[in-house]
Amino acid sequence: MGRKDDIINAAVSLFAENGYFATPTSAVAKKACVAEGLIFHHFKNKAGILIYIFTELSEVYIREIETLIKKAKPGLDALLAVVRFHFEFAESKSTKFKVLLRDFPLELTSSDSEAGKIIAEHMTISLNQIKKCIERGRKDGSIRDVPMEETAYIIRGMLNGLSRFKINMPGISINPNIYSEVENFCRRSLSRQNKSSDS
Amino acid sequence: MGRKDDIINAAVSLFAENGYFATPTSAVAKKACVAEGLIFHHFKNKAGILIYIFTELSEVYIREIETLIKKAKPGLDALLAVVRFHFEFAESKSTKFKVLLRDFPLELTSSDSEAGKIIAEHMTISLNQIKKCIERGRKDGSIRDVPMEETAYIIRGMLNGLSRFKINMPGISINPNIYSEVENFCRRSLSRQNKSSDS
Amino acid sequence: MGRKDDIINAAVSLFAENGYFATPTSAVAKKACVAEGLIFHHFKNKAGILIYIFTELSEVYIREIETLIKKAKPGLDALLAVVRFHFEFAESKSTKFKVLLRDFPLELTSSDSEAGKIIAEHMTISLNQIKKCIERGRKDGSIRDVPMEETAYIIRGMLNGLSRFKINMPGISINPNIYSEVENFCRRSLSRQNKSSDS
Amino acid sequence: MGRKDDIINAAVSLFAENGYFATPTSAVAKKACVAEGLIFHHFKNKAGILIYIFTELSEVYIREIETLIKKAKPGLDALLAVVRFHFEFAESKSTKFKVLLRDFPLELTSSDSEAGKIIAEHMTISLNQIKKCIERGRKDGSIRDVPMEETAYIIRGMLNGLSRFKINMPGISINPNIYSEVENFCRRSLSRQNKSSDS
DNA sequence: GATGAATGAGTATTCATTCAT
DNA sequence: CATGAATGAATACTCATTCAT
Repeated sequence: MGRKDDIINAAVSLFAENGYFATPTSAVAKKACVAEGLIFHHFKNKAGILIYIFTELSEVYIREIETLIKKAKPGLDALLAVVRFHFEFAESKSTKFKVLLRDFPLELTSSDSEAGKIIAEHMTISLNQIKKCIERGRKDGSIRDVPMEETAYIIRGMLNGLSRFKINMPGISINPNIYSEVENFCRRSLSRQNKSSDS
Repeated sequence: MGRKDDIINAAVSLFAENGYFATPTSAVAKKACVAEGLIFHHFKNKAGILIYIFTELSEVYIREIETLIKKAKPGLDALLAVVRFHFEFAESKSTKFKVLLRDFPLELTSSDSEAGKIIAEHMTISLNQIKKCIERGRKDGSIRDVPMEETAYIIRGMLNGLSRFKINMPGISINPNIYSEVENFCRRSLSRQNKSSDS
Repeated sequence: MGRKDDIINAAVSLFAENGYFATPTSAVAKKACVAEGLIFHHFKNKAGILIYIFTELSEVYIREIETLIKKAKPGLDALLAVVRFHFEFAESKSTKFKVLLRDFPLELTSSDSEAGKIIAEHMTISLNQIKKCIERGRKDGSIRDVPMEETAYIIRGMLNGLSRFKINMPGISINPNIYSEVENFCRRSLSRQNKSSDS
Repeated sequence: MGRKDDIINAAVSLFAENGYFATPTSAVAKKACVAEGLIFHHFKNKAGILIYIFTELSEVYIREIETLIKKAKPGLDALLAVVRFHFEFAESKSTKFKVLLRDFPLELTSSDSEAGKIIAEHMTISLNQIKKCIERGRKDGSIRDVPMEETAYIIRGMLNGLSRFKINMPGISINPNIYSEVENFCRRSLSRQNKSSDS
């Protein structure tokens, strides 16, 4: 509803298709059937569009993971649920996800910019959610004695890296059920009882 | 040495600092103290510079890993050596590495372009190296029974993801010895004898 | 008071600070806490704001000079009173004055436009007031035999030039009592009895 | 000659005709028969064109006045020669002069900008030249006892104000020999021997 | 090899102004 | 009177690339 959403939708599909840098605002306007000026009436910047998409998507991502964590009992289960959710989410919102992982401009990432702060903040929240799982897992005995900070960092990096890998390397085909394999990979590494119980 | 190298060096430092897109060829020329035209005399394209940097660096990366794999006896040791090497390499060649992981333009990645093919090819080689380690490990009993394709993909994605994470999220500080922790993470997941033998 | 005056006040301060061209109507609206559309409800044009400010200010300027001239007896005294008044007025209404002298747009000055006519008209009135002083002075013997037209033109130009000079050259400091010196300068040039009576 | 001069010439005539703000760089390029980009290759800024014109013209102005002052013997004669020269110069280089006096943007004048410094510097030099005349005149007895600083300021302001007046008020006709009248105006005010000796 | 003037298409952004509500 | 979403034309400036020298 509303022209603003038209702009977002147009931007999402164009950015996903051609990349943020390669998409002129004029193309966004044309696709959204609005005057180019309206984009800047609503977003102030071309980057503003990207930030808006990021924020909107990331808030859902974080919120749903929050619910997820609360539901799952043992820490390991929670963590693996997060892993599973990540890839399901990436699949279901694949277009928007593609936009964000594709060529998210570093100008925005540089932490001194307004946008950089937002991104860093969201990333920190996400890291904390993973840490919380690990911590809980170590307490309830489902996760073995691993360093919390580092492990969270590793898992977060792995999730991003894999999603990016898939999006950016369309040439390299891979079994789509790889993502369940990621769960196995993590479970083996983190599970306390080492009964080599997998696949 | 020679002007061509001046151009490469200038490009590496500028691309690392500001990103490929945000660096005009004029800036490269100025920093290299050459006329702008000379860049196109040597490289045909702006993208040509990036490809040159990528190829040069990637060839070393692959070659050194090749030697590494040959030396290490059990498959697991080889694989972990690859992991260790990746981060050491990223550290020692950090500027060039930053260029490649920073905002490697998707136009180049899209597999139909000349550059895209080169990149995909290198990535495939790298994947094969990892697969080879896993395969060997499964034969010599050092690695447990994991699916080769998927696991290689996971490890490759994890390495890229973590390096990217570090480079692009300077706001989020992390223990620098995280990389040895990555080894632990992988060893626990892949090692056959589950003696939970780690730090 | 009322929204219209809010707009005028906002415009005066912004135009004085940043110039007419460099001040978007959106900025005026924001500063005045009104919707941008309201400006055009009241003024038809962006230029309309400037014209309004000019007219309002110029009418006071002319009216007060009129009273002044009537009071002062000899023509020379009247003329010098005008000079003195000009700088006092410029000082007391300095913000508005700055607006008008700052970068009064030539599009408005070009005499075929509506605004140009108004401005030219006011300028003519002002010139006539000065002429009247000179004429009276020559009759009553206080002003020597100078060509009326040209002298009026010179004085009018001098007053504008000096005010503009001060406003636009903040880097060049000048004794603030320079304006009394302008009176001396004119008195010496115009006074019949050449007793070199000054300072 | 060469394309750079073509650009300058085109800019001078267009700026004089329509004003700096109302002249798009595209119009300058078209009139100069060059690609628009070339303007920025040579001048970095639109403002750069104006600065170039200013500097070039102002340097001639100052240099010629310098020679003038050296030639003229008594200080008063030197000063009046400066006044006469100013208007002759304004007439002969009328187009360029018009550009500078027309709507020289205050952004450039604000003394913190690069351009502002140049302008202030030139203005200071010009003021000093006038001061020098006054000082000499007071020593050689041709100029009466007037405050040097203030008088120089007044004359400089008067010259600018009158030239601006003429350029910007085409509606108000004035005897073209007004400028010799300016000389008289100044002579009467400054000359020591008060014989009211003038036309 | 090397220069740098010249190109020209491309693009984000601004801004006065309109108009439905 | 008042709003503010919407317009769309206008424009300064960028930048990869070419080419005569």
